[in-house]
Amino acid sequence: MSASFAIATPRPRLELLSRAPGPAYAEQKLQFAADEEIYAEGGTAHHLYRVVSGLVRICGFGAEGRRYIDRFYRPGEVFGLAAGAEHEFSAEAVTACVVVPWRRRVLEAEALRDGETGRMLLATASEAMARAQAHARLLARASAPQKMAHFLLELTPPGARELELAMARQDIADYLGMTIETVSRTLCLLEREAVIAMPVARKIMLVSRAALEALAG
Amino acid sequence: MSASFAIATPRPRLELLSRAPGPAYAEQKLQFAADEEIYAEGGTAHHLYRVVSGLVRICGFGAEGRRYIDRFYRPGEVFGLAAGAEHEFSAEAVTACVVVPWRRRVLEAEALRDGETGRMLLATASEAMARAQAHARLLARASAPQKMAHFLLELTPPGARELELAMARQDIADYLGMTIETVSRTLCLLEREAVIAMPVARKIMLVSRAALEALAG
DNA sequence: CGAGAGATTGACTGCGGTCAAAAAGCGTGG
DNA sequence: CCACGCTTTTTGACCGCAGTCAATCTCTCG
Repeated sequence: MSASFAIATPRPRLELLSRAPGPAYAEQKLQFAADEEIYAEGGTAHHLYRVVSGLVRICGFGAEGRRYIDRFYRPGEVFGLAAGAEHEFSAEAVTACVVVPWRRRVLEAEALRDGETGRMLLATASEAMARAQAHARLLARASAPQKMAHFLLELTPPGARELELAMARQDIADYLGMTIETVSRTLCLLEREAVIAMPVARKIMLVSRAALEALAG
Repeated sequence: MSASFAIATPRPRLELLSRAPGPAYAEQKLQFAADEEIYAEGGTAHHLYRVVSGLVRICGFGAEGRRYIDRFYRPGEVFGLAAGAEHEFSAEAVTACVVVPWRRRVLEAEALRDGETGRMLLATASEAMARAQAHARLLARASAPQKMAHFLLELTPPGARELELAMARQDIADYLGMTIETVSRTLCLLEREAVIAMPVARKIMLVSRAALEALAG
């Protein structure tokens, strides 16, 4: 949508990366503007990525234009792992962000020799599996308020009392399998019940974490 | 999609299990009767299992008695992988079944030395991740007929025209995030529209696979 | 300060859930 | 083999949550 950003932001140059041999692969950083695509659904899964800064969404697009967001990745997390040769989902920058790519083939070759690399890959895959399972369970069984409570708790570090939402209502809706209207209504409901407060749309204060946790079950 | 990970299946090294301390698990087969528990939600994840025969369901139980089924495992598939120390879900026999257990610690220790074992574990985890993601996407966005179409196609090998359902309506409902009533209604709807035929409740004939695929999207 | 995207609110609809009852299997024992 | 009883599945009537369509409001940014 924002074509204006494309001028200001240097295009990510993956081809540089593929020529980078040896350990140098890990030092390359790629920048993306908000809403820019990192990789596409159906594209060959050449790389894994670690988020350095910003927020990334993993998403797929349905026939009738409906979008589904599988997960958000925050700084420090690793995304891009695929079961087959191709990505089942796209990756996009939610906000401007910086990521470090690794070549999949290099990692996998390394894993065959070095147990620690394999261990890291397995841990990444297992965590992604567990997350996806928990997400599916939520989508299958939870009501709108329950989904929202889960979502807010997922984003709030333990102890924190407030929360900046980096993503739009539409992102939240597509992540929770609802519509923007229901997202909005549910947030307002939680505010009316004094579970949260919203000084502005993108800022959430957890008035009662206990109530949220009770809701989430 | 299920058969694509041949890496996980061919001759997983049983001999390393005979070197395991304690009871020799190598050739050990475990039998379970229908509805028997294989392992429990919250229990320590000591083993992985390969299904030899029968059908296994991975499921969790909600506060209000609602059950959620994450996935079914059929002969040849490997289940029981956990991200943390404990299982997030229970495993139960849907029908009478036979499984072969491996010790997790032995496998993981082996993976540190032997790249092939690590590769197998990674393939298993990646496939489970992709499946869970696809499941979540379905639950988030699909209507009841779409879910049912997906489910039937998932269970039907390419080319097959008929299908024995090993699981009850309740299992299908808990897998697709619906109720038994809606499962029943949806199947009857598909039958009325001549997409499938049901001579008896547990036997499905795919009258028009094309129509099913169109529905599934 | 104005324009446009993003968010909220309202009215209405419809899909799937709930409650209830009937029908169809299915195994067991007389 | 049939009768019986229990479980599973189907069917029906009704309801409510979340989706849809549409209008309004509120930020943000230029």
